[in-house]
Order: sequence, then C-alpha cells, then structure tokens
Amino acid sequence: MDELNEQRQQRIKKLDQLRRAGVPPYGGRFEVKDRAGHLIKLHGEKSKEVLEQERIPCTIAGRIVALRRFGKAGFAVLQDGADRIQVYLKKDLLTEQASLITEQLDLGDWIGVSGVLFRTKTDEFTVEVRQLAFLSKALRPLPEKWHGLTDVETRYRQRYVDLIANPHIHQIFVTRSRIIAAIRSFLIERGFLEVETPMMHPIPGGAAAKPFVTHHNALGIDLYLRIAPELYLKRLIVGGFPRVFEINRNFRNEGISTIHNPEFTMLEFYVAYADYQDLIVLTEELLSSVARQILGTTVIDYQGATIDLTPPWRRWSYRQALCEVNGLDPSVLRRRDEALAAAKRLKVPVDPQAPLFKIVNDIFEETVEPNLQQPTFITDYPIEISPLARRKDADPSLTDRFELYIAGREIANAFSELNDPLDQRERFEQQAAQRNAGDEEAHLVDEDFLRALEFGMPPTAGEGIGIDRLIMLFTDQASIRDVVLFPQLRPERQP
RNA sequence: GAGCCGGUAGCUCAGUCGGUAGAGCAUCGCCCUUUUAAGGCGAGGGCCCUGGGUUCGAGUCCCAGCCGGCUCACCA
Repeated sequence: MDELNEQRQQRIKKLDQLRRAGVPPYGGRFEVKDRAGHLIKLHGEKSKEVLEQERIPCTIAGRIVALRRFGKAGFAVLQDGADRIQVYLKKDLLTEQASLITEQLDLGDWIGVSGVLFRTKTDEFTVEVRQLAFLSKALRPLPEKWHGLTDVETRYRQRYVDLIANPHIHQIFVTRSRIIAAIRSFLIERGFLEVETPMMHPIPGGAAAKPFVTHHNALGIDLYLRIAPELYLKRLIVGGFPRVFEINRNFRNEGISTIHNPEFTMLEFYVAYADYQDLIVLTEELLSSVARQILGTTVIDYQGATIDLTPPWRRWSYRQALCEVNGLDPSVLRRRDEALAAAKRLKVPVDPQAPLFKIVNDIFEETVEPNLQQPTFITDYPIEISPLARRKDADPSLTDRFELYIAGREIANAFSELNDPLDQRERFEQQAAQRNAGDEEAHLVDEDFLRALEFGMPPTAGEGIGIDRLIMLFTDQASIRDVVLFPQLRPERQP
C-alpha cells in the first residue's frame, strides 16, 4: 500500500469512528458568530488579566492547519480566511463526544468551536474551547508545515492546496480582487457604466491576434472567442452610452510565457467627447490612486527595482524616443535604406523585405521598450500599426495614441478613436490586404461595425489596460501564473 | 517552436565511483492537561516520471518520449 493510500485509509478509519459515535463527518450548517481576524483585531492586544476578567465568548470555524497534542489536552491552529488563531482543546472542559472528536482530528479537517478568549503561559492569544462541532473530514494530508508546498507544477495544478499551504499566495489573490474592485469604483464614480459584451464573436476584431475558434451547433456557425471587446464597446458609444467600461477576459491563441496566458483579463473603457490626452491624465489618476488605496504608496518595488507612480509621468513621442535612445537621425523614419542600416548597426534582426514602418517598429520594440522602467507614455504611433486610431490633425501619418510602459512592459494602450466610417473602411481594407499577404493577425473587415460608425460615433477616446500585468506589478510577481488562479497548463495524466 | 535545468515516500529534499533506497515533517503505536517547527521511545510507507538500451548489476550511464520551470521567438 502506498503512503498516500495509507494516510487516506487512516483518515477514512477516523471518519468511520466519528460516524459510529453519531458525528456526521460531513456536517451541515454551523453558525459562525466571529471571524478570527476580527477577534484578533478587537482583543488580540489585551493582556492575560484583562481577558480573564472579561471572559469574552466567541464562535469560530476554520481548517486545522497545526495540531499539537499531548495526552489529555492539545492545541490546534485554525485557518480562517487569511488569519490563523490557536484553539485549546482540554479534555476536562469538553463533553464526552467532543473529546472523542478531538481524538479523531487530523490536519486539514474543518471544525467549528465555541469558547472563551484567553492567553496561554507563553502569551499566545487562544480560544479555550467549550463546544466543538466537526464540520468536514480531509482525506488527504496537507503539505509539510515548515516548507509548505513549493513544487510549482503542483501549486498551479492544485491551486487549492497552494492557497491552504501558502498564506502569501492567498494574499496575492485578495490583493488582486481589491485592485479590480478599486478600479471598478474609480470608474463608476466618474460616471462610467459597466457593461458586458459578447465573448463569442462571429468576426474576431479589435486587436491584432490569433483567435480561438469554436462552433455553435444550433446556428451551424463557427465563432471566435474574443481577442478584444473594443468594437462592441464602440458600438455602445454609437448607441448613446457616453462612458462605458468592461473588465473581462480576452482569449488569444498564442504562446504561453511568464507574461502571457491564453486567457487574460482586460479593462477597456471609452469616453465620448474626450481625446487621448484626457486619458493620459485619467490613467495617471487611476493607477496612482489605486496604488495609494491598495498599497498605501505610489512608490512601489518591482523585482528589485523602485518604480515611482507619482504623477505626472513622462510623455515621450514614439519617434523622439526611438531617435533619442539610439542616437538616430530622424531621416531613418522616412528612408527604408537608412532604417535597414540602423537596424543592422543596432543588431536588431529584421526582415530585409519588410516595409519601413515594420523595420522602424522592430527597432522601437527592441531598443526602446525594455528601457521604459519608470512609467512612460509613448505617444503618436504611426498609422500603419494603429488601424483603429484617429489620425493626428498635424500629421496624418501619425495617430492620437499612446501606450503606457512600466517596468519595460506595455500596461495600457489608448487612442482617440477613429470615428470616420470612410477612413475606417479604408484601414480595414488595408488590413485585409496585409492579411491576404500572409499576416494572420491583421484585422478582418467588420461590416456591422462600419455600419454602426455610419450612424455617427461622437469623438471618443478609448483605452485598454492589461489587468494581470498590472496585478503583477502591484504584487511584485514575476510570472503571470502567480496572479491568475488557474493558469493554463497541459492536462496532467488523470490523477 | 528552440536551448538550458528539473521530475526519488503525502510534503521538503539527500543519494558519492554503477553494487540491497535515505533524512526531516506527515502517518501508525505507546507516554505526556499551556504547546507553538512541542517532546520522548518504537513502527510502517517507494511505478526513483514513462519506455527502450548498455551492463553480471541502473535512481545513477545512453537514447526516445511525457510533464514542469527559465531563457529566446510571437504576443498584451
């Protein structure tokens, strides 16, 4: 018999013993009157004498994560959410049935207890148990108490165990939830309406990416899991909602890495009558206020580097940044031969057949992006790589667009939206041509979206923020898998 | 997709030159009514990721594969 089976059998044996004693091993309702964290906050600082005098009753529940028994008494540590509290189980104070339950307890079991708060000889804040309810039996042992669970594969595959064994992981996901809640309330306070748009699209659009395909049987059509909500949110601006946002999943059928999960969470928001400059200010306010609210500071530590989110952040135009970082003459932006030569000199691998904008962009991504550690708005992107953005009035080869970089990564992408339906049709057609030329990620022509624009979309600015990467930044995590509860992995062999 | 690293008890890890598979925690038994990595004595527990090969003999060497991590490529 292998070891897991042996431990499982032992626990099933205890489960039977509970059942024979009339204790259901998988009980029903338990009236929790207190939370460990709240008790600690309210009474955790009180002295032994004060606690003895006040005799504060309490009723809590949780999972047993530590058990120290000696003869006719023992201590258990209950995990209640993010908090742990010690309980004292003394035979003299318990009913016969409760004593019997105590004898059958294992690490991992769930119990509910009622008792009185006190302080032990060693000054530990503790519940002296008078009543004990058995709530649920764990058949599998918890990971080792000292090292916990560290095997990354098991941590991701069995996140439930990771969350039990590693309180700091638990905390990351609490923080994640708080950040998203803070973003949501920031936007709602500013008059945004939260909406939900389709996850299944007949035509994937709003980003350059490879989609997942699925099939609807009754309709007899293929559908695509959305790569972005953008085109639907803009339809809503056309429909007359002046401020909308959506926080939801996007799906992209591409590689997996420390910064890519096939499904990831995206915030997109759209503001009618505004332009991308307004969004620069809004983004500074949003991220710095969330940082203050959740982390208590706008100066954060990310993977050993200090990042200052105190506004204002640097604004740097795409072309200027490219030339300044590499000491290039602006003529490289106009002449393909010069751009190729610059790429070669800078050791940026480029396709010699590629068009000018592609060569320039490759140089940009290779040389500028990784150096943008402090928050930086890169503005005025070329039109060829911005098929949904409005042209700059002063220079129609550029767009009213910015991307926000922090810690060398793109965190946000925003622009004044293209609301000219005729220009949008031309851009789609250019994209379609790029697609025919072999670019699988170029946009498809979305006739219904064009129809919507023809009904008239007010001037609008829109932005997308990658929530997972933002959470990584705010929780100092190097891998997206550590901020996504159930990251995508290859299926394991049936356990 | 490529390169590098890893996979040994439930967990965390050792395993030398190829020679009967080890520790701590966990589990089981006994002792113990204020411990906190409780303690003491004793015991059980292994598909060494999978499949081939070399060898008298493979956890160890070779080949192929599976799973994971990191780096790179693509991307947000």
